[in-house]
Parts: sequence; structure tokens; C-alpha cells
Amino acid sequence: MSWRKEPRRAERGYHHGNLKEALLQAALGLIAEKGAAGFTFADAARMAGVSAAAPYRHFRDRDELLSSIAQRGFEQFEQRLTAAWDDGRPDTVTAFERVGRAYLAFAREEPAFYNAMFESGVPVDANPALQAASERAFNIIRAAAERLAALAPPGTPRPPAMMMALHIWSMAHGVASLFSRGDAARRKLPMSPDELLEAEVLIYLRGLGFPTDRRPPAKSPEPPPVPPEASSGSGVPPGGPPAGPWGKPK
Amino acid sequence: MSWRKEPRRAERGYHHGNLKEALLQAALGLIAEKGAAGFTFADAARMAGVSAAAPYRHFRDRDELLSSIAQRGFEQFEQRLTAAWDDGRPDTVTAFERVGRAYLAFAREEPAFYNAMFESGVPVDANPALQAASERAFNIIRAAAERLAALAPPGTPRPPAMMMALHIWSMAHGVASLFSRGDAARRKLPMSPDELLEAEVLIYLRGLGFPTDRRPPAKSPEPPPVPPEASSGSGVPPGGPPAGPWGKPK
DNA sequence: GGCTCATGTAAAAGCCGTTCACATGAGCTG
DNA sequence: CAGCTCATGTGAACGGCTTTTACATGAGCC
Repeated sequence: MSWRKEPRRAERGYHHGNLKEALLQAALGLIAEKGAAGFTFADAARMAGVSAAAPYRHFRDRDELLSSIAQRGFEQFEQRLTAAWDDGRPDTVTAFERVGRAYLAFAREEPAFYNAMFESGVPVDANPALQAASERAFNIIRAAAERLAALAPPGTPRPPAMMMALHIWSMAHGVASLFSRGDAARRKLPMSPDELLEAEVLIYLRGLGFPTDRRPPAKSPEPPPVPPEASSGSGVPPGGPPAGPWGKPK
Repeated sequence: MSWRKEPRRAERGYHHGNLKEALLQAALGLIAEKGAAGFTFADAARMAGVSAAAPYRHFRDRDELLSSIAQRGFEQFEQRLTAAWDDGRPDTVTAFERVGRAYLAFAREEPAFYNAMFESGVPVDANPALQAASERAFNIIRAAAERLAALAPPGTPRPPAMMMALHIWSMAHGVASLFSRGDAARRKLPMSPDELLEAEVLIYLRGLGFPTDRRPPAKSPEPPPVPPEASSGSGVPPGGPPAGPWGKPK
């Protein structure tokens, strides 16, 4: 009983009724399968059940479709990062790491979006709307870094938040792009991409003087491990060098 | 007066004489210009002055050409990393950072190779020779990490060298891919990609407990700033938190 | 000099992107 | 409801790309 509801006349009728959206969905599927490079305008049209010329009524050319997908990707990306950041709850460092995991999760769960956004060669600065969406997403990381930087242990020079944000972004993108997607995921690793990134970020934060001697990732649901935001003051991980973020050496 | 020397009969003669190499060079130029996605087998043939079918005498298909270029790229990459590492001279940390810079320099100076190696979608594990070349290159980073890990300040748990290598690789690739190449280079940054990566690596190493309170990048030619390899023992940067690797806050 | 095989060519098939003239019909206007 | 109009879809056509096939050439060897 699904006719006439949303897909009013899925393929009947001369007019499709919802072709633009159908093309975007089809393209998303195709890109997930074969990558942005292998994706074909004609294939998307075929999949939507229209002629090869029809898409040109909705997109100037193939690149504009790709660009639209990238933009939509950045919007969803922003949403997920925002949710992960959760305004820094329960404490800034925990939330910050959650953002890192959300980054990887997005790259893994939405390979088509990620591909279109970062690996398709779409020039971000060509389309203002796309650029704006991209910047909004990055601003989540930037804002989080800002909050984190404000917590820099007293006595230490405060790291520039922008720099921190760029560093985190490069780590996340590096891990996602090298180890977490497509054939790259087939590289044999001593640990999962998630663990790899988490350790990387923790070590980095420790290098900035943040206290990070905390739980091995995900034990109990979320016990606030230390009084949040009450940095212990010394600017150096308390108690001498803590056990590494990579777990105890066996 | 360059006829008859190397390009013996640049276009004369039925046989080209050196088509395989000419195709590789042509492809390299085309990829540098338009990216691996935009690169065309037919264009390379045209550029070499042969028919569109000729390349098939030397490469099974377009992908094999790409794969050959990636392999050659990994070989040159390995050479440059090896030279930069210089067996850890004058001290391990300095050499390690030099490897990072060499990584970026390669990405910037050899965009075609870098593109074919990491951004063309060539499945590295499809071709054993390619995979071997890729692993040899990574092993340079791995070996350097091994040496670095061996220097871990006494009292600290020794970080797994493999993990360190993967971390460094992800940072370098992240920075290169996001900020240092093509249209990505147009993103406005507060600092150069080189500085960005250098700061990132330094902070990371500090997070592992390595002493990194050293020169602001490139002042005097190479004054060994501190007695190398003689870690000061505490496992924590000596003298409390040193000035940040990002330079003094103004 | 003649054989042979690697290396080149031309032609053709099948795919894609893109454009253009034309067809259809949804929605407004009266 | 008739008729108009314009957004949306079709089919055909152009040029370009990849890849295959049958054929041509000539370099190296006997």
C-alpha cells in the first residue's frame, strides 16, 4: 500500500514528480559503491527511471550534482558533530574526544558523503553555499577547541584554538582517509581506527598539558571520572607520566 | 640541436622507441594538471604522439598505468624519506621532524605522484609490487618511530612504535591532503602547512614525554641545541611546561 | 635476404556527458 | 471546462573516451 503516498507514481506518468531527490539518492548509492570517480550521471538517471537527459533539468551538470551531495554531507556532518559535542558535556575533554569518534563514525557510516566532501575533487570554494556549509561544520570543531584552549592549565601559554582545531581535523581526516574507508580499511592495523585516533588525540592533548589520564575507552556508561573543568593546576599530567593512552603494555 | 640525442626520433619512425616511459611522463604531467580523475589515457597517447590504441601495448589498461605511477611514486617517496631520516642524525627527534617535513615537501612538490599514491582510488593491495613499494616507504616511518620509541624517558611505558608511526602518518597525510594540495591549499590558514604539521608533531611527541623544547623552526643552520639522546630523565619536559611549539603568544 | 615478433595503426563497438528540438501534462486564468 | 504556459521529460545526435580486433611496420636475428 505504498502507492500514492510518497512515491505517488514511482515510474508511471510522464513526469517523475520528485526527480531531483531521486537523483540525489541514486547518486549517493552509486558513490558509496564505486566512489565519486566511478559514479555516472547516466547511471543515476537510469536508476531513477528517466532518460539520460532528464537530470539536466535539475543540475547544470554532473559536477553540480556532486557539489549538492557534498553540501548536504557537510550539513549532516555539522549536525552529527554538534550532537557529539553536546556543548561540552559532561566535561570538555570527554566531549572533545566524542567529537573525534563522531568524525570517524561519519566517515565510516556515510562513505558516499565523505567521499563527495573530501575526496571527489569538488572545489569547495567554487560554490558559496557549499563553502558556507563546510565552514559551519569546521566551526564546530573550532568552537570545541576554543573551549578546550580556555582550559589550558594556568602557567602554560594558551594554545591557539584555531591551530588546535586544524590539528584535530588533520588527525581525524588522516585516520579516516588512510585507515577507515574503502580499500584503505584493508591495511592491517594493530588497533581499530577509532582506538588509533583516540590515542592520537589523547597524546596530543597531553602534549598541550591537559590532564588525560582517564578511563580506558568505554567501560561503564559514563561515570564522570574526575571533577570536570577543575584542572589540577600543574600543567603537567599529575602523578608523573600516566599510563599511556594506548593501554598498558603487556 | 636536441634532435637525435635522447629523443632520437621524437615522432619520426613507425616505432616510438621509448613509448612506455613517454606515457608515464605524459601521464605524470596530466595528473599534476588535472588530477588522477581527470587524466585520460587518450590524452597521454596524444601527448606522446601515438594513436589511442598504442598504450595498450605497454599497459593492460588505464588503471595499470595509474598503478605504475603510484608504484614509482612510492619508490621516490621512500628515497626522500630515507634521505630525510638520515639514520637519525644528528639526533632522533630532529631527524624525525625532518621526515615530517619531507613528507609534506613530497606531497607539495610531486602532486602527481601523491595523487596517484593516495587519492586516485588505486587499490594498493591489488598489485603486489605496488603494495611492497608502499610498505617499504611506510617502513621508513616505522623504523624512525622505533628508534624514537626506544628513547622513551625511563619510567614511562614505552609507546608502541607501530602506533606512533601510524599516528605520524595520519598527521602528515591529513595536513597534506587537507591544506597542502590543490584547491585545498586555498583554505585560509593562520600558518603554513609545514608549520602546522611541525607544531602538531612536536605537541604529540611532548605528549609522549619526549623533550621537545627546542629551536623555533629554522633559525641558525643546525646548532645541536641540547645534548642529543641524553633524555633528562623525568619523563616530563624539563623546566615545567616549555614555551609552546607554536611559538610565543604575542 | 628473409622471418618473426614486438610495437605501432585504423576502425569499430559501447559507454558517457552534454545539447537541442520537441513532447507532455500540471496548474493557472478566465 | 477550455486553453495557455512553462517546468519537466524524451530521443537523437555530437564528440570524446576506453578497449578490442585485424592489420601494418620494421628491428633484430638467422
